[in-house]
Amino acid sequence: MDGRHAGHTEAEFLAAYDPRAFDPIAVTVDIVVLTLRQEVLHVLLVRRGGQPFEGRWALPGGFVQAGRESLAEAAARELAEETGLRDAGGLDRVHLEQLGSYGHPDRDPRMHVVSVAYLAFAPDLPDATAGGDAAGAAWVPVERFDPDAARPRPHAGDGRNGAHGGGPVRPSPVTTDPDANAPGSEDDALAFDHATILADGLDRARAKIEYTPLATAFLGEEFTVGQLRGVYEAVWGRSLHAGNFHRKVLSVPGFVESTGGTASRPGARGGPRARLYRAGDARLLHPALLRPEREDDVR
Amino acid sequence: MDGRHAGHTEAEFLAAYDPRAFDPIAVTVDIVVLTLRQEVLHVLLVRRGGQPFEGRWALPGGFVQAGRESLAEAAARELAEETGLRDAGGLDRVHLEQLGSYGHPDRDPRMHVVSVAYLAFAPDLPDATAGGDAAGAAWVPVERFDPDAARPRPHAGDGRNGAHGGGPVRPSPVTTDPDANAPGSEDDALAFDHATILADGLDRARAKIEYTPLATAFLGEEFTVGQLRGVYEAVWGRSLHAGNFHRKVLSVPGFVESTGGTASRPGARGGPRARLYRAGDARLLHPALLRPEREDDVR
DNA sequence: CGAGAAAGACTCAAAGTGAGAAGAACTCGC
DNA sequence: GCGAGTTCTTCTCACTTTGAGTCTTTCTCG
Repeated sequence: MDGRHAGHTEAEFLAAYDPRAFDPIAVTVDIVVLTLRQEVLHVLLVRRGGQPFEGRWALPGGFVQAGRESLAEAAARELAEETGLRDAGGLDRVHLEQLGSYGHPDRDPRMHVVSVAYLAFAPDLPDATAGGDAAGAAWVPVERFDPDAARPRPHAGDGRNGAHGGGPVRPSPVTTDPDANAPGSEDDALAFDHATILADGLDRARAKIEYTPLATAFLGEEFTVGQLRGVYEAVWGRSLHAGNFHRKVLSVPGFVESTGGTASRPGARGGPRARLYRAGDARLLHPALLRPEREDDVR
Repeated sequence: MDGRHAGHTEAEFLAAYDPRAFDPIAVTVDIVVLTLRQEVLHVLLVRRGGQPFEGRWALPGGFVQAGRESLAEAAARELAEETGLRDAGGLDRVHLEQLGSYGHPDRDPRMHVVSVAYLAFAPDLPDATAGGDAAGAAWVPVERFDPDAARPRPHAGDGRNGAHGGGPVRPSPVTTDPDANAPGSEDDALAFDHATILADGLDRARAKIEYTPLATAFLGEEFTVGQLRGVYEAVWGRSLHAGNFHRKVLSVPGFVESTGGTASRPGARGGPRARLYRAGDARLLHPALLRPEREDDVR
C-alpha cells in the first residue's frame, strides 16, 4: 500500500517484545458526562491548565496507566476525580459505557494519542470541582455545542406554545473558576477533536434512550412519569405528547415499576400529585420508544 | 483512589511530552470481517505464526503505525493485506465501522496492548490468503464460536421444516494452509480475547441490519429480495416469513430500488425469476426491520 | 375565587405486524 | 411430458401499536 508491508517482517514483529523499540502511541480516556440540570442537558467540561490548548475547554479525561488498569477502570477513575463524586458515594448510580476511539495521528500536537471515549449518564450532580491539572470545571448546556440545534421544538400536533417552545437559552454554566469565560461562544471551540467526540456522544445518548431504560439514569431513585418525559424532551430536544408518553412508558414491560407512593408535592406550576416509579428490571425496551420522525437523518 | 493521584502532578503531566518516559501502551487494530458463503455467515480468521498463542486462530489485525495512520486507515490496511482483496478492487464495497476497544492490561502477555476492533461486512470474497505473519487464513462459519447458537430456527408460524430447519453444519473452512485444523473445535479457542470481540461484532451486526440497510453490503451490486432475506436469516439465525419480508423491504423508503431487470435464472430449487434490486439511498431504515421476539435479551 | 397547568384515563383513526393463502413461474425426478 | 416441490409475489385478515386529541381531576398562582 505504501511500502510499509515491511511492518510485517519478522524483525519488526519481534520488536513488539521490546516495548520501547518503536514509536509509541499514548492512550487516553475522555469522558462525555451528561446530566440534567433544571431540565436542560449539560455536559461536564474542564478548562485546560497546560499546553496544548491551554485555557480551552475540553472533555475530562487523562492517560491510561499502562499495565495497571483497563480502559473502563481508567474512565471510572477519571470520572471520580473530575466530578469529585467519589466521596459523595453517588458514582454507582452513574451509567458508564464505551463510546468509541479516536486516533488520527494529528489530533494531539504532541504525539500520536489514541483516545478511548466513554459516555456517562449521571443524575443531577453537585457543581463540578476542578481536579488534577484542570484550571476549572463546569456543567455546560450541550446546546451550545450541538450542531443539530436540538432545542426543544413542540411536537407536531402541539397547539400551544408552552415553556419548551423554543425559548431562550437557559442559565449559564456553574463553574468553580469564576473568571472562566462561558464556553460555547463563537471563538471557544473545544480542545483537540472533542467537539466531534461530544457530538458522537450526543448521538449515542439520543439513540440509546430509545431502546434502553437508561433515561432513568438521569433521575433519582424515585421519579414521576413527567420527570422521565422531561429527560426524553431534554435529550431529544423535542416536547412529547404527555398522554401517549405516559401510556407507552407504563406499557413497556420492566421499564418502570410503581413504588406505590405519590410525589410529596406537585409540579411547580400546579397539577395533581404524580405517582412515583423506580427503574424496572428491563435492560432493553421492547417495543422501543422511538423518536418522532427525523427525516433528515434518514438519507 | 490508589495513591496515583500523582498521575496528575505537573511533573508527570509534562512527562507526556517525552513519548518514551513512561510505560508505553501498544495499539493494535483487529477486524471482525463477516461475509456470506453459501448462505452461511462466516468470519475471517488467521492462524498465528508466532508467539504468543502461536498456532491458534485469531482475528486479522496488527499494530497501528504510530504517527502515520489513523485507526480506520490501519484497519483498512490490515483488511486489504489479509484478504488479498486490495488488487481485486472490491475493497470499496466493503463496509467498515469501528466496533469498540479492548484494553485489559493482561489481555496480551507481552505488554499492555489496547486493541481497537473494527467490524466489516463484505460480499462473498475469494478464499483468504495468509498475508504478513499469519500461517494461514480461513473463512470460518461463525456458528462454531457463537455462544447464542444462532443456527436458523424456523419462524414461529412456519409449518414446514425446510432446508434451514436446524440442519448439520455447513462445509468446512477453506484455508490456504492445508494442514491447519479446522478452528472452532472444543480445544480451539481464539487467541487473546478475540472470542469476546467476535461475539461483540456479531451482536453489533445483528442489531445493525435492523435499522440500517447494511445487509446489502453482503450482496453484490444487484440482488433479489430473496437473497436479501437470506442475509437476514443467516445473520439472525432465524428463517423469516417470505411474504411479510417482501412487503416490508419494498415499503421502507430508500432501502432498495428496482433495477427493472429480473434474475437471469431462478433459484437453484426452482421458482420464477425474481426481480432485481440495488441498494437505495437510505442510511437508516424507517421504520426498522425488527428481529422476531427475543425475550431472553430483554432482562 | 378563576385561570392555567399537569396527571392520568380515554377515544378514534391510521399505520404497521404476524400469519396464512393463493396464483404464477420455474426446477427437478421420473 | 408430467407431477411434486420451490420460490416469488401479491392479498387478506385479525391484531397491535401509534399519533392526535379530549376530558376530568387536582393542584398552584395571582
